[in-house]
Amino acid sequence: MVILQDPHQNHLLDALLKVDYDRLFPNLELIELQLGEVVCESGSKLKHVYFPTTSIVSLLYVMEDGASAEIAVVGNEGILGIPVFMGGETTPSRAVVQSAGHSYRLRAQLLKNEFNRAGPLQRLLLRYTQALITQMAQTAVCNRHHSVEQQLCRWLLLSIDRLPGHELIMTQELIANMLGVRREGVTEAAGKLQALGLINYRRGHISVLDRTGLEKRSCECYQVVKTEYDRLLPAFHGIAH
Amino acid sequence: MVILQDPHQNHLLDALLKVDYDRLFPNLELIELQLGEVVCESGSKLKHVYFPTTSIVSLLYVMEDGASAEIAVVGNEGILGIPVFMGGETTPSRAVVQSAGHSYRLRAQLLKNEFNRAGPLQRLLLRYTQALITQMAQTAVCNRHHSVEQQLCRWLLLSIDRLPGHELIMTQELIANMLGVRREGVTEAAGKLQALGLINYRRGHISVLDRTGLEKRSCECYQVVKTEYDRLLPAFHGIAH
DNA sequence: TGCAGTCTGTGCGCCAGCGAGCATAGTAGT
DNA sequence: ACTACTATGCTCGCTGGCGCACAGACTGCA
Repeated sequence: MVILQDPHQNHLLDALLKVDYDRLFPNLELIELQLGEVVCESGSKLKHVYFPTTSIVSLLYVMEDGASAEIAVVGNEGILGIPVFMGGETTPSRAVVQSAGHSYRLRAQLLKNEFNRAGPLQRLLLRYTQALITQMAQTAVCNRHHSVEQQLCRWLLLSIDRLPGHELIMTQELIANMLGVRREGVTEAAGKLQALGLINYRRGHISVLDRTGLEKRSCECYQVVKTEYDRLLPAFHGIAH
Repeated sequence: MVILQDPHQNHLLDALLKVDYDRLFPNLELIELQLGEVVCESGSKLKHVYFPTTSIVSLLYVMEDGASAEIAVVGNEGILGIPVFMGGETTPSRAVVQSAGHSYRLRAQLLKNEFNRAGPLQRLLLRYTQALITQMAQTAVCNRHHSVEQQLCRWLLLSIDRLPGHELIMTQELIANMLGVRREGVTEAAGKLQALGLINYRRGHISVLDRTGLEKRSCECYQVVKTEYDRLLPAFHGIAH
């Protein structure tokens, strides 16, 4: 099956004014991201910023002892490469492809130039950054107070919100790495959700059957993040201002 | 004892170009912040942004059931009111005074105007924001993987880094609220640190005796955050560029 | 000086999640 | 169809942190 790719599948690109979009368009390069690919290593400079369309990229921090924890997730609603325009160039976290798919990319310097026009594009990127901040903050809260099962619900919801379908290609082992918990913990929680008929999974595939049920079973963190993304990044469709 | 107050005690104000500083100066208002004061409620719009000098403000998220968790901490190195210039105006978190003291403040609209000049001040604020993002990310990691004792070390270090002395006016109960753990957990961890001679405390007062010892006993999170603040916000002293 | 209020210390029992080890069941490749 | 591999399921015992309850100690105020 061939899925047509169009930069407008990325919500940020889609929200640009036509004049800004047209200027960027010739420089957008479509690429494919493989599951597990490290798009950006901790502390290293990005040559490009990425606008995912059908892929998801996780920002995670890997500790000295090898343990890891997800900080935030970026999909077709956002951009990977915040430090490029925030001025720091690098971050201590690593960007890993969590779900294979396509993404557009743009030379970092070009984005910097666009950002420095201090126009609608800058305002859009800053609002997106604030939404991302909320996601990180809520991750911190969730890590502190909520059960593995609740966190799994939140994580599944955030993921399918950023994908076209309702299915994830993802092993429990990888999910455990993202959440920073034991694989067995994920197995147990996923088993419970499956028994409840909320999800269905088989070896590396998870499909969400009952979104609403998952939301009910999740902690408030998902809703807080979702509400904030919707508030900060309504569907502009080329009318960013 | 009268401590002279000067906007330059706030590192961001201190880092401004003279011309920018002089324009802001007449609009800076010195205020006192009381321990426990809520500077900004979750979801409400800030009328001012704050540049703490001798106070510390915590950003924390309070859950529906009343439990809370600290997201980040702002002191004389930063500014409270990021959403003002990021464009979202509000956030889901609450800002609470963690350590009483002074702060300058500035009408939100004035800061917005300055930010929109797209000059050195804008770049400075964005770099600060990135540092804050790192702090939040590391809080998430720390919440996931580290013990109460390690987190207490990190928290103490972040706090005294933002204060002139080495003493904190702070009950264990409040610390527990910030960290989102039980008060008894803090009592136990603090007792251990005192036994090791790293800190000394009595009813509402904690003094750090051995900074280096605390750093050794802390998890890597403190160092990651500190390094990132130093990298992104070197001591500019009026030479922001 | 004494009392009220608040902070700190301690001792329970309890449970989620950890670590390690191993058994089974899918899946991909030849 | 067979094999090698990897993903998932299940079982131990262990421990860090939780919730609760209460005792002692300090401080501020009358």
